[in-house]
Amino acid sequence: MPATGTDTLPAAPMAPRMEDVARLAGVSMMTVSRALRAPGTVSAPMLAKVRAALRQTGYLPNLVASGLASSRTQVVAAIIPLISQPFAPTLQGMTDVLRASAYQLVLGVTHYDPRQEEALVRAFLSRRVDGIALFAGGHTEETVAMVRQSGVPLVEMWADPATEVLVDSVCVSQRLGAREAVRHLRARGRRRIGFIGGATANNIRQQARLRGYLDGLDEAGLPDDPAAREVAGCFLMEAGAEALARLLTRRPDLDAVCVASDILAVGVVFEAHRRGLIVPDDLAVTGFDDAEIARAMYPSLTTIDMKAEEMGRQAAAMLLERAGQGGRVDLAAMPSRRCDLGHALILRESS
Amino acid sequence: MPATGTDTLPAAPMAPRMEDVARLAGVSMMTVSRALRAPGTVSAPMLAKVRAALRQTGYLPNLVASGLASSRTQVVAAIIPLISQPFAPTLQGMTDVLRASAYQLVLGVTHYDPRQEEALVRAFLSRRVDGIALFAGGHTEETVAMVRQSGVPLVEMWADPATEVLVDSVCVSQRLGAREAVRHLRARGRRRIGFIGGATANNIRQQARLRGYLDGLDEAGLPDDPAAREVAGCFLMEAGAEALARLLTRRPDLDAVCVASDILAVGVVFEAHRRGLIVPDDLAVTGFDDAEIARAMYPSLTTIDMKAEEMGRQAAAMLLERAGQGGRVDLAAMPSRRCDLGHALILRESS
DNA sequence: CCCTATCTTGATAGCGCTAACGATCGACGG
DNA sequence: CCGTCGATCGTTAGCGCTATCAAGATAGGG
Repeated sequence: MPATGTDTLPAAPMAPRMEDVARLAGVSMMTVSRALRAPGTVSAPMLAKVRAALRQTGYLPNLVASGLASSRTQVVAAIIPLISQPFAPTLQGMTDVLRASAYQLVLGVTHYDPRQEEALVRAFLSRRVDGIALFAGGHTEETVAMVRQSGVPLVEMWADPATEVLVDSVCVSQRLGAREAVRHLRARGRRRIGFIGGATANNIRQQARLRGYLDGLDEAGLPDDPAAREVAGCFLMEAGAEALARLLTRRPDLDAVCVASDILAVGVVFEAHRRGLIVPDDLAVTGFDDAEIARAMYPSLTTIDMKAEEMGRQAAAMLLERAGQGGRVDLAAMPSRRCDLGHALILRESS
Repeated sequence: MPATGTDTLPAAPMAPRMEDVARLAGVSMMTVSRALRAPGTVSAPMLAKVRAALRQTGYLPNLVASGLASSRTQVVAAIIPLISQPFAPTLQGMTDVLRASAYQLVLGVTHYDPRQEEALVRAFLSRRVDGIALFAGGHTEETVAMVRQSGVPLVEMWADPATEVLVDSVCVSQRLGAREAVRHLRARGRRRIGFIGGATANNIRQQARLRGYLDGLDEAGLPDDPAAREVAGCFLMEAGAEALARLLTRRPDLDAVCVASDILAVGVVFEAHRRGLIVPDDLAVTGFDDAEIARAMYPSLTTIDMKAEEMGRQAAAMLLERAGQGGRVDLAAMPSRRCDLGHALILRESS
């Protein structure tokens, strides 16, 4: 705007409020409020007047005030370990579902640290979010207590069906999936099957996958050789490569590796190439999660599909259902719900 | 709690309010408020009393009410095209900076659709976020108008330094980066250099990278051959693979491809392998963004580092600075700020 | 010793909206 | 023709916090 001098207040062009819309339309504020939130309860002529005034003023409802008055914020929180594969698709699934319901997503990242998770839960409860989706397992006592106390709708994701959860959960068969990977490798004639996974502390997914691997060995009558198992330092491809290097130093005669994450498995395949090993001829590799790269890489990666995006969709849907029923939930009273997405072995070139 | 019957209201265990804390501490609400938000302005004995009462009640401040009263929500919004490489690291950078300042991030995904961006901006303005970070370019007029009108602190990310922006921006040298990739390929003795990029509609990053490629050809005195350029349908590895397939059908004699995205470039390398071409001997490949996989894959990928995570950090920092100065910003009056992160060619095995 | 400057604390008045209930009006059955 | 009911709209009273300013306390200077 052309400077009019600063001798007088610049006549702050305050954003229009609902009252302004109401005055312009010649109706009460409540009618405007209803026209926005429940158009069905307003008569046609009134609605038309309000809509005209809305257009004319360019009114943007103040959802902060709305949230305070109605104690519903139309926001749900997602708390994830990392913004990366395979969690990004879960987030994508959540935003897709939430968008359709005019809900928004606030994001928190824990870096697999239960205390950061606790801090995030506290912050989100302070914001009075209408629901929280977090990853199963690895909660502090305080986290559990706060959630219980507050009664926010809660969904845990990425649990194994056998995992004990707080309330609602969306789970995938992590343990059965790993067992199936081993079965598959056995069926391909592999006998010396190693394992590479991430750290199991605070990570029940990795715990379940390791157990599934052991189940598979057991079932096949193969002994568990701890030296044929290796832990990757973090979920980066390079960590997978390094883990394979260490593993092969100890057990150079492995003919297959069951890897508990596609990201790690990709590193494993690259490292195998680097060493002149042919995948799958010299070394068969199976991954976990069915990340994008599993399908796209060459050789493409046999993996266990964890339905990451669908998990996000389901989690969001469950939260919306609870939130729609009008907010607070008594965790003791409500029957907890569990949505099991199963798993699927996806056969590709790496095995 | 043990069911006491439903004949009477279950005596809702209302979350404690600031008033409850104040009463317990024997002070006024304002003192509690100050103890929380500006401890320095409260005397030591008072502070101690309040802190004790806070612990005892397990009080969680209601940030919705706080936001309404103070018209600062302590939330900033990030609007991104997709939750994937190379944007995930940008998001990560933002959350890391925001966490330190007790701000939260709300997330919006546009799928490269300007109308979805508009809807998200509207929603976030309705929530009275303290700042919005979005991707440069591809805004509707209405989006620009709303942002201007509202005066929210705004940062555009992933711009090219030559791009016209709305207010503040964090940019990287997309065009120069692509030119440097071509220079590098020339220096390696390549003469038939193709190009693969994503759609340029609503995507100024891809536009700038294409221009940089053309700059590079021009500089080297090489003619631009439109048939040596190909557009990938989306940002998936497979789309990169398919694009290379189409490109080689028309120009089988290419000895290098400049690819405007690591995700696509990875697909290109895999497709080359699939066709028995050796990278880089038969075909040199350069990518863009320096995604994790560029470093980890075999052969590792020469690429242009776009400082994705640093970009998120800078964007968040700029927003916090504006927000800290007390909110609303007059876009006409404020001097716009630009943070140029440059770019860096990262030499690896693929070229 | 009084008056002003500085620091703390408290009382008051909203922030912009919605829940809850009351008022109004036309329709309809007895 | 009156009472009742449902549909629609308005009035009132907050939601839980903070901005603002006034009041009291303390300190310092003339």
